[in-house]
Amino acid sequence: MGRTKSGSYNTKQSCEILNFLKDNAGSHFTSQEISDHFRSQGINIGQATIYRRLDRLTTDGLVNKYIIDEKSPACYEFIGTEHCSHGKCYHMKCEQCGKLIHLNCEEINAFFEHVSEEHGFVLDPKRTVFYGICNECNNSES
Amino acid sequence: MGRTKSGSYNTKQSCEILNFLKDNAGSHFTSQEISDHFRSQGINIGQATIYRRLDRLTTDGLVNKYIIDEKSPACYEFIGTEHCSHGKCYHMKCEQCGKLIHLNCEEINAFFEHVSEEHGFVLDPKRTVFYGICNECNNSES
DNA sequence: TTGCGTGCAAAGGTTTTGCATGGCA
DNA sequence: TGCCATGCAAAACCTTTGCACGCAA
Repeated sequence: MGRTKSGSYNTKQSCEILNFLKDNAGSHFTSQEISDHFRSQGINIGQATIYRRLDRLTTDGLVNKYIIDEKSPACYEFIGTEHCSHGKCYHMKCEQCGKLIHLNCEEINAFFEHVSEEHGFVLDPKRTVFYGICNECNNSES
Repeated sequence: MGRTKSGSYNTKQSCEILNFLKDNAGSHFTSQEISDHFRSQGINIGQATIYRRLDRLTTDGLVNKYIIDEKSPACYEFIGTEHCSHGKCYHMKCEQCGKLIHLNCEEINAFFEHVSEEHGFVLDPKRTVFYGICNECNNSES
C-alpha cells in the first residue's frame, strides 16, 4: 500500500490502520474504536502502535485529529491527499452530529491573508478545525 | 465577592479565585497556574477546590474554559458579562512556541458572519482554536 | 445547627514511553 | 544485516471523586 516515506517501513499493521480509515473516509474513530474493530476480526494491534501510527499519519497530513473535549478521547479521520493538501482547505466539525464539512471559499482565503498580514500569524489548515453547529442541527434544534 | 447563588456559600477561597481571574481579565490560566499563584502568596487552595470552583464559574458563565489540545491542561479566563461573552473572541495558538493569542478584530467577526449566513455553520469560539506560527517564530526561523 | 465548601489522597481514563523482540528492505 | 515498527506493561498526566472536617448563613 502506498508510498513509503524515506526511512520508514510498510508493515501489516500500518497498512491495516490506514486502509481502515481510508475505507471509512467521512467517519472518525477513537484509538479505542480502531483497536476494537481489529480485535473483532481476530487481529490484535497494540494500543501504543495505533497511537504511534495515528500520530504519524496526522503529521503526514493523511489523517486529521479532532479533540472534542478533554474528557472524550481524540478522534481520527481520513482526510486524503488530494484537494486538501495544497494548503487552503479548512474543516468545520459539527459538535452535535459530528459531521465534517470542507470549507474552501473566498472569505476563508481572505481571512487567511488578513491574519497573516495584519497579525503576523500564519495559519495551519491541517491543524485548525472550526467547531460549531451545522445548518441541519441548527434547524432541527429549534 | 458579590452575589451568592441560592443554595451556595461565599467562602474565602471562592472569592480569591474569582477575584484573581477578574483582576487578570484578558489572560487565561490553567488550574495549576492558579494554584501556584496562591501558593506563592502563602495561600494554599486544594487543587480539587480550584477545579470545582472553575467548573461552577464556567457553568455560571462568568468564566470561559478553553481546550487547546488534550496534552496541555485546560485554560480558564474571566469573561464576566462583557467583552468576550458575546461570543466573538477567538484564540490563536502558536504551534512552535505555544503562545496563546487573543483574536478579536473586524475580520474575524465578518468571517463569523459569512460562515453563519452562507454556510449555515455557527462557529463556537470556545472550541475553535486557530493553529499556526506566530510572528516572532516566523521571524526567528528564517 | 444545617449543609455546602474544602483538603487530602486515591481513583479514573487517555496517551506516552521504555525496552526487548519481530519484521521490512 | 541494519533499522524501524511492534507489543506489552508501566509511567505520566490532568481531572474527578470519596470522605471527613470546617465554615458560612
